[in-house]
Amino acid sequence: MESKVSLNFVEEIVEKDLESGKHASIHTRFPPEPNGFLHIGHASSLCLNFGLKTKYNGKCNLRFDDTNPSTEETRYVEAIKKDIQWLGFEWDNELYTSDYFDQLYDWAVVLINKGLAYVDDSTAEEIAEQKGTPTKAGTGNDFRNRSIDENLELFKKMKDGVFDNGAKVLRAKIDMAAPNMLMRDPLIYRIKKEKHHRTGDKWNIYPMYDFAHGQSDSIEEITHSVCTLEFENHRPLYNWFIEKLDIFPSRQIEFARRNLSHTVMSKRKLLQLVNENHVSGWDDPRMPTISGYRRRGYTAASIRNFANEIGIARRENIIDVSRLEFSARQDLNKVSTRVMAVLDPLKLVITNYPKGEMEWVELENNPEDERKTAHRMPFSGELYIERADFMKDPPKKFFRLGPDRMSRLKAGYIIRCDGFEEDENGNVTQLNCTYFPESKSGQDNSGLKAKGVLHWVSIEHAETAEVRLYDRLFTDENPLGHEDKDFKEFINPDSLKVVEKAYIEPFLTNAKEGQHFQFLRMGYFTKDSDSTEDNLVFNRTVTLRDSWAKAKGK
RNA sequence: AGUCCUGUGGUGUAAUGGUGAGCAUACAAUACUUUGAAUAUUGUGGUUCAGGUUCGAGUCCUGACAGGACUACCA
Repeated sequence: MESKVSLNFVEEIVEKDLESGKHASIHTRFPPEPNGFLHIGHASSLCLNFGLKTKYNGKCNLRFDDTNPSTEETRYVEAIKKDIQWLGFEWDNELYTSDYFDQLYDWAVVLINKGLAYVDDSTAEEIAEQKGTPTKAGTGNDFRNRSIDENLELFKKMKDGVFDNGAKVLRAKIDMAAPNMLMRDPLIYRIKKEKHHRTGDKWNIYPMYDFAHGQSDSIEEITHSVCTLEFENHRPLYNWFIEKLDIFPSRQIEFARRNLSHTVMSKRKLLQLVNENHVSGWDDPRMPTISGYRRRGYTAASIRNFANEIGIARRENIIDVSRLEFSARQDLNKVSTRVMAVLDPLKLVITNYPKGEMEWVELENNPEDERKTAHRMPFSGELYIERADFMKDPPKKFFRLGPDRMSRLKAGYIIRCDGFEEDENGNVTQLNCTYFPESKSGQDNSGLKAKGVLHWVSIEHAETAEVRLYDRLFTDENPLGHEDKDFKEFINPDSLKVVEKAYIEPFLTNAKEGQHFQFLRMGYFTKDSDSTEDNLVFNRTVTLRDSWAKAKGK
């Protein structure tokens, strides 16, 4: 027997429905509107819907909710499909709400025939006015009492393009005094003479979300229709249509959308960042989009793990972005090839190393990997090390180089710093060191000990690359949480730092896009798509944990 | 103000009236370490409040308080 693991509240509902025999099997769906790219919040929905499919041996459709031709584009459809596949999910059917436009039209006619829908000639303003407020009941108008025949005729004319945009709408006839404002005769069809990305010019009218989503669920016999909390108030309407139309009773279940700290998640806001060039595009490595994270170097597994770890519930939340970074490190640690690169170089000369000589040393590819493979890197008497790895006057707790201090060059030798040179401004320009030949990595019988271990590259053999270092896009944990301030005021001016000329070991010139590297002691990196033949570009996915930096900051 | 929803360590999430409120992360410390990484061990820290029901309440009831959704021809 498997041990009882706790279920999330959706799984509980599913298990109950399966046990009671309400459903023999389950069917979920992932229903994005193709008006933008998928973001990390969608990953939770994806993991939930496809996770249910897998766990309970059911099915999950991909359905594009394309009922608003003004905002939807085929390029978004393609981007969304690519992201879902990259994350590792397989849908059973690729469907479109627009496939159901004929059926939806017929159902609207059914409602009219039942006296449950009417054509309203009022303007948008009049309708809003008559709708009342949350605390004040709405009032009806005379159009509410149109005859069935007249409604039928007018609705057909709406479809046939007789009327202009905004001239008329079709509304469900429910209750203008309902406490739930969505039940105050909601609009179900509007005239929109626009070209649709799939149906072209066929339609002059398009169904509203409420008259399309639930019905699409029914058509596909979706058993559990999971959506976010903002649709909670729509559920009575969702159920009203099912009842009046007497169609397959899909059940809507809401959960709280996952919010990440230091970013924004709504597609509208993300589109704004793209359009106003605050970022380079939907796949800018600073964006919380799936494509942004992919380009930045996150693995699909790390995103899935993150989504599964944070779980789902019905309460509001802001998940600290460090949680996502943890997931990234956890997976990257297992799959990244270790290499050396110096981002802020300081020249180091080994005075007792044979002039003009070099040798190859071995650097293990990944200490976590049982196979224990390695690659070779060139070592010589003139190296670059990281500027931060030397201090003229180091504190006791500093493990790295300083006058008369020893450190190990990773995969190489232990060295001692004998002295340094500086310019007239006191900037250190060169370190002069001696090395201990018998201390070579793997065959060390020097008896020497060095606490610090430094990464390095051989100056003569190093190649160069551009390195992009990313920080959070917003300085505020919750950029949307300030009533008096626009979220863009919190954009982090230092979210991208470019190192034009970093020195990399030659092995890295063979890097391929999609490969993951750990630049030893510097973090995880991946090759960016901006790379060209003679200009390699690397993105830093995430830094390593750095307890020294933390201790130093105190 | 009306209807609906939600309050569990800093954060996220479990506990389905019954053990000392669990897990993860974050934070702190120690060990180990040829990455100040990883790993291992340990520690700090929580049920919004007030009543009520019950042998027993994080869980059920009532009220308060706090937060959120709803007044788009968007989804």
